[in-house]
Amino acid sequence: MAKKVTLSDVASAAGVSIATASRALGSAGRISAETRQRVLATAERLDFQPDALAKSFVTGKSATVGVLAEQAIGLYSMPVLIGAIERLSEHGIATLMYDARATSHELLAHLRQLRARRVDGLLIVGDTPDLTSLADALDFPAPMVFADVEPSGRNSSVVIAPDGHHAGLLAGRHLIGLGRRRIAHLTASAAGPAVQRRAAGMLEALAEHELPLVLGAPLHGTYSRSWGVVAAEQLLASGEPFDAIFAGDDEIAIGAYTALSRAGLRIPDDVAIVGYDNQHRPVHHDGIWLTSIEPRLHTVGSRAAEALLASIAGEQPPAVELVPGELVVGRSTIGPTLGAYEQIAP
Amino acid sequence: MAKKVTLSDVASAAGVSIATASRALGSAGRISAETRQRVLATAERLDFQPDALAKSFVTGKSATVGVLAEQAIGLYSMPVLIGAIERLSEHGIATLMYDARATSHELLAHLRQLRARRVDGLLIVGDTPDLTSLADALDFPAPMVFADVEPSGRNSSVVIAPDGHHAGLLAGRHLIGLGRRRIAHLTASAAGPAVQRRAAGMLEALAEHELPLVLGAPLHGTYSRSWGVVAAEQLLASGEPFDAIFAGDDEIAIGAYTALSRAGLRIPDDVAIVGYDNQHRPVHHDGIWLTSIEPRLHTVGSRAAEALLASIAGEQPPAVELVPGELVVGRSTIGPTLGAYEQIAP
DNA sequence: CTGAAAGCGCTTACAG
DNA sequence: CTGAAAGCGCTTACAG
Repeated sequence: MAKKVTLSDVASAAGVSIATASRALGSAGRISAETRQRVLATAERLDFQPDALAKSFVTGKSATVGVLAEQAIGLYSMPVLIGAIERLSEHGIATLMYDARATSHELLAHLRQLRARRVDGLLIVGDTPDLTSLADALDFPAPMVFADVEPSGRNSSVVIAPDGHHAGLLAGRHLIGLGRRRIAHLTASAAGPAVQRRAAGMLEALAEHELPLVLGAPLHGTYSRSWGVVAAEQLLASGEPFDAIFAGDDEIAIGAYTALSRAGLRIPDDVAIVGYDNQHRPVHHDGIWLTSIEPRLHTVGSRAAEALLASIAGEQPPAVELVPGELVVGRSTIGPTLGAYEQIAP
Repeated sequence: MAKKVTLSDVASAAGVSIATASRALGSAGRISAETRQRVLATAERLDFQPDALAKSFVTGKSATVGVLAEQAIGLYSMPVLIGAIERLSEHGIATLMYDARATSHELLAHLRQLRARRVDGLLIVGDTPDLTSLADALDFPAPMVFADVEPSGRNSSVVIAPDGHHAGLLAGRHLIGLGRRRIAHLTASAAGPAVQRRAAGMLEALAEHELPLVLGAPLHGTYSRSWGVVAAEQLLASGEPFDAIFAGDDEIAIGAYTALSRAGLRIPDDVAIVGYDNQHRPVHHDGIWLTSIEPRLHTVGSRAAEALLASIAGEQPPAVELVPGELVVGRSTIGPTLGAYEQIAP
């Protein structure tokens, strides 16, 4: 392999000092147009590639952003990551990624690595408490942005997250607009800020029409199909009449659908269902099956990248940015009826 | 923020030379156990973090691997990436990622960046011809591994890919084992090596029982639901009897299902269907809907990472490694019947 | 505008 | 086993 061509090669070939060559190639410093031109041409001719490592070393800036993604590096974090990487790439910033599906100990090691590599910023994706608290503890020497985390208040860093309140509002207004008046909310643990925000949004929509939530409060469980089944059964057993369900995610929605179908109810004729996540997007060979809220995680990622870039540039982005989702209307709220004679393919 | 503690701080605090301190912390060079101990303790006490940038600069090794993932950075590449990143992280190697959803020009820029950052190796995920040819053209100065690319022969680099031939064999044997004798193959363009390999595998399975492929050859189209519909209609129109379909991917399978159902055929009673991809895994609330081949892309990723690590270590990994997939059996081949009275949720 | 020089923090022959 | 010194490739005050 050919010997690497270095800045000093370019300088001597162009007949200038290495300092001048550096100035010609860089942006800083006064330099005559003629000299710059000559150096540039020489660099081109020699196919000079500045050594990024040396440059980073001397400037202390690595043009690199670190990313820690929680173990859900799979389904939920991925769109966020992709959105962020795309945006960062556009700005010539590389993304240094570690798997954060890790013990606290490994996590700490990764954070130290990231610090040692002098990343210009840190993007933390996902809601792992370990991640947030560790990062705090380490007082990371570069701007940090948290993505896909519901703001908890205790955190002073910049947070970009889906707007749960808006999602609840969208779901509520959609159902009410369709004439539904008795809406129940089956969701995950009340401990989650995202859960609370969506519930609050729904309550606001109901309040706009002076409607109560069926049962007076959400039913809290887990994000799972089985909880959806159980919750719907509890709802049926309560004897309370209802004509719509807002589910905390699509899994819960599908579980609820199953339980209601078994009980002989028709969807959406008897009960309309709205999910959250839009995980099951392309599921029906003949139209969208489940009405859901698309959280636009890709946008969450790109907005997070922008916030991080701004922080790195010394600006002060807003502490919290909530990305509104989008209602995706499917047959579970507007029909035709699901189940029965319908042939539904995944 | 506290001034950064450097190796020379540690050295003077421990009362040794900076060279000795370096040896104590590193692995190379003779050093007395007692001195090493003292330096180590001092480093610990001062919370010394070696500057990774400086270290990389002087050694020329960055402990970083570059990743270029094609625009399908979404669905198909992602499991591969995750598998690779996990494995690399275990070895303390960070992953430098660029979005390769890019013009040839941008791609080239990314490759130059990666080279300038002196990555220790390069992992290329996806089947973009641009990627492979560009990487060749650049004669990248570090080991390269291609993942999720069907080996084309012309490429001398290391390739890790799903074993398409094995997939065809699995599908064929499964269907034949269920008593099916008249199998058709609806798939994508014959130009794709992956397509060819799966077809060859199916033909081998058929040959084991001296069975012909229905129509004598696969029907070639695109990876899409709509092609699945069209292809199945062509198959029906041909008048050839058939009792099973092997689809080039799950989308084609779903399209075929739709067309056959419309024609009044029952699945799997009249026609069994096997897909490929296992993209629709969790689709049925009551069992797996579609029999498919899981390509185990996560394993493709981790094996690719291992091959890259081996190359970096100077070993010579095998030029091609094919990862066998797994048959996932669902109701589209073993029943009970899909469609009709069944309630199928996404 | 240009050049000589110092320095970024570490590693590694080379002498002692 | 340990230390003084050179050097990795670049940037940036500091003088001219």
